[in-house]
Amino acid sequence: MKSASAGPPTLRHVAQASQVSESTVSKIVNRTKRFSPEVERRVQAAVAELGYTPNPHARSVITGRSRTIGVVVADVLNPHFALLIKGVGSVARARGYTVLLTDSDEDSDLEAELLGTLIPRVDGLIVAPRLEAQVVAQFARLKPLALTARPSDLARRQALGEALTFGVDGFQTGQMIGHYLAQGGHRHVSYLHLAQADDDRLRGLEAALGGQGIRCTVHRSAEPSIEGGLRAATAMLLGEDRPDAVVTYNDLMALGVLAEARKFGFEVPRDFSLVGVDDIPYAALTSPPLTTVRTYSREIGVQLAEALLDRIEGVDRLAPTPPTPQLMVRGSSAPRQYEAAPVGRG
Amino acid sequence: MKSASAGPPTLRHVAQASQVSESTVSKIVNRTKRFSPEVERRVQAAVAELGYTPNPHARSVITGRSRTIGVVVADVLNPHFALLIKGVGSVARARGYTVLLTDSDEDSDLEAELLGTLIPRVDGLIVAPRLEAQVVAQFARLKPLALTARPSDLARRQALGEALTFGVDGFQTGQMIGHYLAQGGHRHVSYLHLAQADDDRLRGLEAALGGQGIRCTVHRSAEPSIEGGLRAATAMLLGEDRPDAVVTYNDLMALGVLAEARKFGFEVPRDFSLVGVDDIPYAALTSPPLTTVRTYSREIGVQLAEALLDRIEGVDRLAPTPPTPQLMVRGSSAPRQYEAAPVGRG
DNA sequence: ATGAAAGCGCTAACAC
DNA sequence: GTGTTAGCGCTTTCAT
Repeated sequence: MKSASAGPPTLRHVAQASQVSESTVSKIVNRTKRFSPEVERRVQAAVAELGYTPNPHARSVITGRSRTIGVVVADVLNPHFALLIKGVGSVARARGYTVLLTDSDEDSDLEAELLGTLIPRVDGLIVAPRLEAQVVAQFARLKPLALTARPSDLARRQALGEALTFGVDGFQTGQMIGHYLAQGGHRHVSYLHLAQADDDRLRGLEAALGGQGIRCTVHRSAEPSIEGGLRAATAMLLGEDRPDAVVTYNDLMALGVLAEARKFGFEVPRDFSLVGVDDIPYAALTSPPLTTVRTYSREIGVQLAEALLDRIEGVDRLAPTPPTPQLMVRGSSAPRQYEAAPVGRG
Repeated sequence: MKSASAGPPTLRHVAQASQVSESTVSKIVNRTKRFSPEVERRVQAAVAELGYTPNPHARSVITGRSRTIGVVVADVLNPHFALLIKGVGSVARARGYTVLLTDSDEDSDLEAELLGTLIPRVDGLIVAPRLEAQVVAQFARLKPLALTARPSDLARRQALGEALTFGVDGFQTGQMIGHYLAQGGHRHVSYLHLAQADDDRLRGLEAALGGQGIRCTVHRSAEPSIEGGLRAATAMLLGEDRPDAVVTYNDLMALGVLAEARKFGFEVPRDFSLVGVDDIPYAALTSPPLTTVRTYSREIGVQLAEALLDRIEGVDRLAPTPPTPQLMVRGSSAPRQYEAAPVGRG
């Protein structure tokens, strides 16, 4: 029975109860040194009796480490990020870390604010950045950072400095979709591009389409969400020159486009093929089910966390190879049957 | 320019740079006392110059508070929880708190473990518990807890002790669905029940159906997810005595049932009506769109956070009234046309 | 208006 | 093996 006292029990209480010094208790609790069975028993008993839990803040003040990592995603509601979070969480837990998770609501100012409050509390951060590379690089000098996405062009400019960047190759993703659509005989592709966050996919797509003389129209949206897709659909589908394929930055946007297209009376894939990115769980459940590129969201989270924790702990392991994106062909896309469809091959 | 030094700048560095004592800096940084304009200016300048940020851990050791709240949800991938998190996050940010978020993966043992690691780090917790009430009550004695769902029976037993419990009324939710189906002439309802977490909805449903002599079969699942729905669908739909309505614990399960039903060749709502709970964003996008009960997930998060922070800060505000659940009738449900459908008017 | 001193709960040298 | 000592970075009386 713990006698009346303010707050929770401290090391001192345990030390008094078990008749040893505070440092002995500390060493036993932390398994940092061994003692005689008798003493260990007494201390363990006192710990159990009092319900002692170490104060992690006090610990952090001394060690300078918090065994906590921060995660900043743009939108927890996006299953891509939710899965990434789950991946991070499982690794963190297995390695004895706690996760401080925040949602920037797709707002870069808020993202910066969140990074600022998180940094003094964590040992490292996993970020799905919407912020400009230079700003992110600034933060990367304060604490180890692991970033999703592989911004090849930015990395080339070394703008990201120390940060680990890691994710499925965006260029390759775009390219896969481009090749697939080209081989399906499509002639006019519209891409729904996420403003300021997504150049690689677009470049990959254009690279694959360009060689085949296929037209690629780019539409922009700032919202990589269902609503973003809904809102962009009008402009993409109701113009005079309707595309025979629509590709979106992610699956959520594709779902929005699909819903809105149905409202306008379009039928997919009869009127146009629709391709998303991520393969979120809902993608397989729509009708028609969505053709998409699987980006292995959970796995990316796992690899980011492993890499970050290795870095934090000074482990010098080889960086893992990111998964290869995989095209999941489903019912929302179909080959075009024009008079003489030129079938491209690579 | 900060000269070479280990770690980030501390109060001491600021004090030295501005030629005042540490306590003066502390008071200025915390706005806890005013000083001469001259001193304030010098200190602010030094803070900016050195890029000083207070060490939140050191602060917490002294004050015993961390301006951090913990959130434990069963599954971030469930949009219901993702929205709740967003609600919590917006309030927390507005009131100057950071959120420590964790995902228990629908596992009560893990939930207990997470609560244990979170409690010493936070000022209070928001939990969507799968854990038994007694265990939760145990944790509630250590730190303020705010719980989703309103477990009327448990509250009656006072098992939850100090915890604030808060959410859309489950009994009422079940009742609304029951009345709606009864009025639609349904005669045999199957309910997909979430084992151990959901008695109120079932009781409300049964209460509404019982009076009308409508049969209610209960199926159990431990997974309130798309997969849970997929897996349960077989048992619910392929028995000899097929229901004319299926109600699920939540929308994710309903999506699973819908997908699996389609695979078996059933057509909804022709073969049976389907009703979910939550009104997640995807519910309106399926075909047919899902009839469901809106539970105002985000709003619940907001109210939970407000209530918890009020409690933490000793503010004695009146507890807000939880939103009333609202039935969203969509295409997945339709009246039955039997010879002489008895139309209940409960 | 400013500062000196004590100490929050804990760890880490270094003694013995 | 065990204890002593000295802090970590900060807040908080209490003097001046």
